[in-house]
Amino acid sequence: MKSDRVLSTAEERRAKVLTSAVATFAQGGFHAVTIADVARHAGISPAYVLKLFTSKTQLFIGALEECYRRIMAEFERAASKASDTSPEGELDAMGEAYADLIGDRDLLMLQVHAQSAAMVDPLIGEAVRAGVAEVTDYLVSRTRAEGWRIQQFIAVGQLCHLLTTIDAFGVDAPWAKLLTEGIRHADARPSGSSAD
Amino acid sequence: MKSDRVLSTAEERRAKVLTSAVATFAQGGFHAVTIADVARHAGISPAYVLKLFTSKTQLFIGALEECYRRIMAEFERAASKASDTSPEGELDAMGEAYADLIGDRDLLMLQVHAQSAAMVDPLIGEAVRAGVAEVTDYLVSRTRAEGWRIQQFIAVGQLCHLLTTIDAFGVDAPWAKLLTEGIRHADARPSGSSAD
DNA sequence: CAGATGAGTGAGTGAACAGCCACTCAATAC
DNA sequence: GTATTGAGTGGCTGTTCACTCACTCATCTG
Repeated sequence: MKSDRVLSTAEERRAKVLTSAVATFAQGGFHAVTIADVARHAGISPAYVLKLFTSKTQLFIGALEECYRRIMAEFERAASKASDTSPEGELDAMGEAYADLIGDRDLLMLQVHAQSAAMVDPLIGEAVRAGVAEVTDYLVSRTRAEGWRIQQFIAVGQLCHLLTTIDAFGVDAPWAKLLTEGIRHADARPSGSSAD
Repeated sequence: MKSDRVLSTAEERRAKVLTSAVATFAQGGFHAVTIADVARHAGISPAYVLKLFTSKTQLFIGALEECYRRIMAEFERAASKASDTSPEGELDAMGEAYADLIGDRDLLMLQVHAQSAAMVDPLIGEAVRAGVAEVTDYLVSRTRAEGWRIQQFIAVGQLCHLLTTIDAFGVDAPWAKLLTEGIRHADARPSGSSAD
């Protein structure tokens, strides 16, 4: 249908590579993943990935921005669908949405890796800061919840990252029960992630 | 004074290398730091570092364990010095102690890097899980605080990690003010860290 | 069709790194 | 003094990776 072209436009390729970069960097983080890994996932040559994104760092930052874009979109969707439109109600809806969103773990893992990389590369640090700022500003303006409530929302999100990282939800021990108590999370979906 | 030996014992060397590993891995994380970096910091050859710790992963795990050891020691010290011996009082004291402890950032940064590496290497994952379990169990048995209170304590700690990572304490913007509100932190000390 | 533009690549380069091994020499034991 | 143990290293190896460049071929324009 779409067309019988054999070559994609550069914009289509960029989008596809970004999707691949999110999935691939999520698995291994900035340093452990090679440009060749991302290229393989996207089905093109490493050389062309580098032509589209000038450097590995820029590629990673692109993936990170895509990650925040998806989170914001999901928040927006959840908030506009929330039955209870009080600040509490909308925050709850967003919490649920986030729990679902990170079910496939890619967005969560990418954020954790990014936090680590942010301390090594200032450009990545800047990108993480911008993402956190954007999300926080959005939560404030959309929910009108009090500051401490939003702070707590983010803090619980970070706790959720840690607990998922160490697979605490799957551990049957007092410490794990205590830390996961009341923290919603979606089980990792089988695996076959996003479009291919 | 100590001795006019020219060679150290292996145990002394292990301890010294561990200290170097904490400081060095904290700066760059698992993948960006080389065995040669740690060896240089410790003043010995890379080959000998590897003889003491069989692999880079084991060295990193050793550093991580040292990190949790220091945190626990500081918690213990703070709790036993707390004037208010209620659960709240002891938790507060430990919060203060933690804020001081991560003033030089090494322990915080190492934990963030470890969280990232934990998702790539199962052995490191196991070490992080053990550390979190140990700290949580200690907090429970020492403070006798309620579960949700300890959960919150850890969550705020994780938030603190994020905020330090992106240097939110040094940003003058509404989102940064909101997220850092009430979060104690010590400014990074000049630099000259631990014993040398 | 001719020429121009832009998608996409193969083959390479130079640097870096983990792990290994044969070796040296200090410290101790006898 | 001689033998043994154990601290500590230099140098190598095979591999991997980010990035470059000259090139091919598809697509579009006129």
